[in-house]
Amino acid sequence: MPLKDTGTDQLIKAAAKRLLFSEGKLHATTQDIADAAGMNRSALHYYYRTRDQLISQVFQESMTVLSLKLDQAMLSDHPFPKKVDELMDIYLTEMSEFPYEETFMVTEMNRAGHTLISKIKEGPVVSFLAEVAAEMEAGNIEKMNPVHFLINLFSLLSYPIIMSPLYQQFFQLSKNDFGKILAERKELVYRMLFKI
Amino acid sequence: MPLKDTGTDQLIKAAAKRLLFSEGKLHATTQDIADAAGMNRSALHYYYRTRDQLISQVFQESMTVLSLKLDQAMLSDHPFPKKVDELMDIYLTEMSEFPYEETFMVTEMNRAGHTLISKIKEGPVVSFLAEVAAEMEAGNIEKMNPVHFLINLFSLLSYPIIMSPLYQQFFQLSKNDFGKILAERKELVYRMLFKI
DNA sequence: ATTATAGTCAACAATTTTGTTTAATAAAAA
DNA sequence: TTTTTATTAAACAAAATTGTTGACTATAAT
Repeated sequence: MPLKDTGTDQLIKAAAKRLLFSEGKLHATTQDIADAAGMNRSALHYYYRTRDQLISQVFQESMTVLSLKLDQAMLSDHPFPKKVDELMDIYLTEMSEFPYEETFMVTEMNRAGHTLISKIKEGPVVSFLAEVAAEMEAGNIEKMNPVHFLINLFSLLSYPIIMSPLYQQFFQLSKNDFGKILAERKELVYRMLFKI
Repeated sequence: MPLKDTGTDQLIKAAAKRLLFSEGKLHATTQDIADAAGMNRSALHYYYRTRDQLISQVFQESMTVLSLKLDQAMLSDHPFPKKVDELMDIYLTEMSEFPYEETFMVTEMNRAGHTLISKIKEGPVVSFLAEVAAEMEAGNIEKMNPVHFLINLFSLLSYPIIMSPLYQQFFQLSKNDFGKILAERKELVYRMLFKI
């Protein structure tokens, strides 16, 4: 609502996004967010009347930006393997910076109902799935419901990042060592996906 | 602490577990839990002085029970493929009933620090990883750091269940149709893991 | 029968979190 | 210069959440 754009509201959103999506502090209060943004709590309310408004703003924008990037990759005119490679890069970049983005979305849906993401439209996913199906026909990927291909892709990349704190303990690895494992995964996942 | 065991505290823990782990209401209040357990909020405090005590009790017990089951599967003297099959069954059963168990653990760690799970000891994981390595040597699995084998297993099974609300929207599938997709995955994942 | 224990309930107090308001400041616009 | 606008700060009110207490019931043990 402010007439001059001084970027303060962007700062607030960035702080909220960092707390919620990067640090996984899903219980962050308005005070926490204000602190993280280095300002008074009333500044938050100046820009967003309520906490929920701020949250859902962050939610919506992140959603839009990410799905735009993914759409772009899916629609590019590169050959299929290159396209998958791009998709993985985009997704990995996002997940590395904001590991808890998806977790937040799901838990938020469980809290506030599915209204928040109702505006997702399939868009390029359908045409991409058709491409996947074609690759399967051509014998480059094992035949299955093409949806599985995308689910596998996202699962193999995302889950280990999300669960990283848990798995470091489980495997008794240092943060550093587990980081090395994660770094190996892009190559490994790519090979898995195209194995016949 | 009660001398007679009338099962009331079990009831409370079960309600909490259902809310947190099954329904993904990670923000559940003591009131929410009391309601779900069909009793007064003070009954909670009768058994657990504070909310945190209840939560960490639920946390610990779930953790112990699950890792016990997994350990058992990993230590069984079945041949390797059968062993993996059991592991998948156990894991799938748990995740189907409590999809948000792992999510909760991670977010709880981000909130309260890693103290909660510090008592995990590697136990049978190490010997199982050695078995995986042996299978790789024998040429039954593609060679890689054996840790990846387990990460892949858990990722491919767990992630789609956790993200189910999100992916139903993303793929524009009904709850029912997405359920069918999920049901196909055990077979599919098994094949992926052993593909050379 | 008396006593200890399990369990429930309602009321209360303390704390946290949220949202509002009002006043003050500073800078840009008219 | 006057006026608007962005921004901050402090204080306040309202709500939500948590934790405590004491009274009350029922049951099993002594």
